Amino acid sequence: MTTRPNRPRGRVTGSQVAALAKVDAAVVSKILKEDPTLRISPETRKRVMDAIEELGYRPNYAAQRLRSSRKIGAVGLIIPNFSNPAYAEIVHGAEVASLKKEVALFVSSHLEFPTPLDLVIDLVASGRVDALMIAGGTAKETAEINTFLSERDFPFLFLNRQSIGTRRSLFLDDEFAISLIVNHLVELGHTSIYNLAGKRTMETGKRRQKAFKDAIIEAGLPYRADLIVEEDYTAIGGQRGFVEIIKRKPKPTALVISEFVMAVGALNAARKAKIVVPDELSIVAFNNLEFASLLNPTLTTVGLQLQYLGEEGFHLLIETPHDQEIYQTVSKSAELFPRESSKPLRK
Amino acid sequence: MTTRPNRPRGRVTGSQVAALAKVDAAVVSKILKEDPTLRISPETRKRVMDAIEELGYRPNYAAQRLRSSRKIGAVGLIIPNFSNPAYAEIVHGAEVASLKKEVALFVSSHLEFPTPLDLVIDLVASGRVDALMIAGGTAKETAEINTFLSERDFPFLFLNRQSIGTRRSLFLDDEFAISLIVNHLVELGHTSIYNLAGKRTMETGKRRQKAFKDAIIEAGLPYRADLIVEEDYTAIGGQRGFVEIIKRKPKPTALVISEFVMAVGALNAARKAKIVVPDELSIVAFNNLEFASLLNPTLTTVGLQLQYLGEEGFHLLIETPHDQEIYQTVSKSAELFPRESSKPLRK
DNA sequence: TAACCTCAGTCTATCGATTGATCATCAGCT
DNA sequence: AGCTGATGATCAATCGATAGACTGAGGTTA
Repeated sequence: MTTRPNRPRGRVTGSQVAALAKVDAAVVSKILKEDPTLRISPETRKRVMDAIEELGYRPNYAAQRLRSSRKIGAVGLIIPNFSNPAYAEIVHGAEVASLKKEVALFVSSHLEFPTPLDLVIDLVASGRVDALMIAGGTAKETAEINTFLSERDFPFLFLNRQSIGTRRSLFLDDEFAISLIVNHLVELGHTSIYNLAGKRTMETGKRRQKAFKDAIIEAGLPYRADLIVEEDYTAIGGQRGFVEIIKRKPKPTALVISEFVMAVGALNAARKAKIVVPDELSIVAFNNLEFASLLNPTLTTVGLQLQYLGEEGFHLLIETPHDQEIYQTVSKSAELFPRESSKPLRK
Repeated sequence: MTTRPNRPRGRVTGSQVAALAKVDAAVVSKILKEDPTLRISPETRKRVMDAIEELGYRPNYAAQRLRSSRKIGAVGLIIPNFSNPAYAEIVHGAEVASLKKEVALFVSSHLEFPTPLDLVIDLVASGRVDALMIAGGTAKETAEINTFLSERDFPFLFLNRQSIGTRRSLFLDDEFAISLIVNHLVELGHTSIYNLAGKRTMETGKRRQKAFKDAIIEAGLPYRADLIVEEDYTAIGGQRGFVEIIKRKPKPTALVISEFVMAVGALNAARKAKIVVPDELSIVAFNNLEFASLLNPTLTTVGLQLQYLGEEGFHLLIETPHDQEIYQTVSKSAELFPRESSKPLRK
């Protein structure tokens, strides 16, 4: 339980605190800001602190931001939607960081906007946030946002976007993740490995497709373009892609699925098609979310540090000068979580 | 694509617009606010509108809120976490409403706070939001928040909370939802129906338990307290509860599960226990989320209007005077979605 | 004793938008 | 001509916090 303040009528302002402590309002502000230029006696400081406590005073957020807009007081986090559990992880990481840094976090999905850029414009122009993290969106949308924000020197950071001409991005090691998956399947004896991938219009779609190709070649397997079927990062996309991919020859014995929700859709489609996973087909998917171990069969996944992406991204965004480059990989690495959906190829 | 503003250097202020249009800054504000007391010539109005357009002006959010704090400019939505897909639905509904009303929505989880009340205090005292919607939390936590907010006349609305002494709540018809489930199972011939429920410390846990009891009695079946096992609203809770409930005598042939994620956990536990759903046991769960139709087996659910709860709640909160009671059910009703997990009892 | 320094705060302007009050002009009326 | 009223704006104060300049009292030094 928190200290019950002395039931202040309306809002409590700094002046009210100042009046109670018999000092100037500026003193209150400077004490809270730990202003090094402030010279003050211990007794006065205590009077002020007591008054703050008694009235339950917190600086008004709007006034604070209006006055000192040079510092970052609020960070916006843009995601495509709230229903994909992968974004929930990122949001959680960002929340953790925002509390540590005492900087407000404003999470918003662009689901209801014509394009993500419209949301960006809204947030930036209204001054609601002074820095932005952007997750998801197509490569084209992302590039537009990059141009818009770069042009006006607005601090921003893309989460898991590369090669869209931006110098501000924190990304995951998708390449390593894919190689973990492919190696796992190769070790299980699979040679007919297909990839149910995201579309090339998505930056991650493209990147993971390339990583898949590289990993296949690296493993000494023959690569053909038709090893890849690309679809939306949705359950429906996963279902459609699955139906398509099992028609391919030679028959796939293992599937790399580049996104989690897609994998859930694919598992469902497998059941409808009466294909037994993993007996007839092994499946390994991206993102080790809680659901992975609850599905039937449980899903082998590669765990990326999504929460850490949100958390580290937040820190980087606030601490790096806005004209400085940020283009790096999350410091924590991917890891494979073998479960029922993948098993040795039976000869 | 949105109109590309004329690359304004820093922030664009109302005075800059006013200067360009050769009017007073007050005019700009009044035009945008559609102030009825403003008398203005069509030409001037056009000059101002053009200037706004050209500079890409949006009123500064902080300044706006600082000045006119009597109106609601930002609504906070508090949820326990972002990872439960049920909350994603609520958030989405609230987002839709917030855009319609042009009122900012500030979504925050209390996951990183000692108690939900601490988050409430933070948001309220800092003036970051001028109204609050609160979803989730235990009955005790909710009651504390109710007291805190009521004491200081702060506008708020609980989502799906009853009987905690609050006069401000919008809720779902959980009773009807439970009766739909029980009737469905009874029609399928089940008589040994158990309830894997939420804990009584949760207001919904208690309410749905009572609704289950009423529905059982209504159906003419004998009610006993041990028909109910209560657990956390989590996958782990679902797993634990399932293990417990299948030990009960007489053997359950059907299970009502009071929360979605719990049901996912229960399905998983059923598989581990080698109990075939629905052949040996029918399962029906709360909340018709997208995942329900993707699980194996697909899950029969009762769909509550979660998105609508968020949307209608938002409207009610902004439009109802803060001293007026709001205590009503969402206007849209629940609906049953029969899927594989429930089937007729084989005699 | 005058000049100077330190301490402990105070004073004041400012961030940008809003709002109620005020003002200048001109037409119409008597 | 003098007054009224409408029209089309402008003015000035304000919201709350903050940053930097400034001040008054008391002590120290040359």
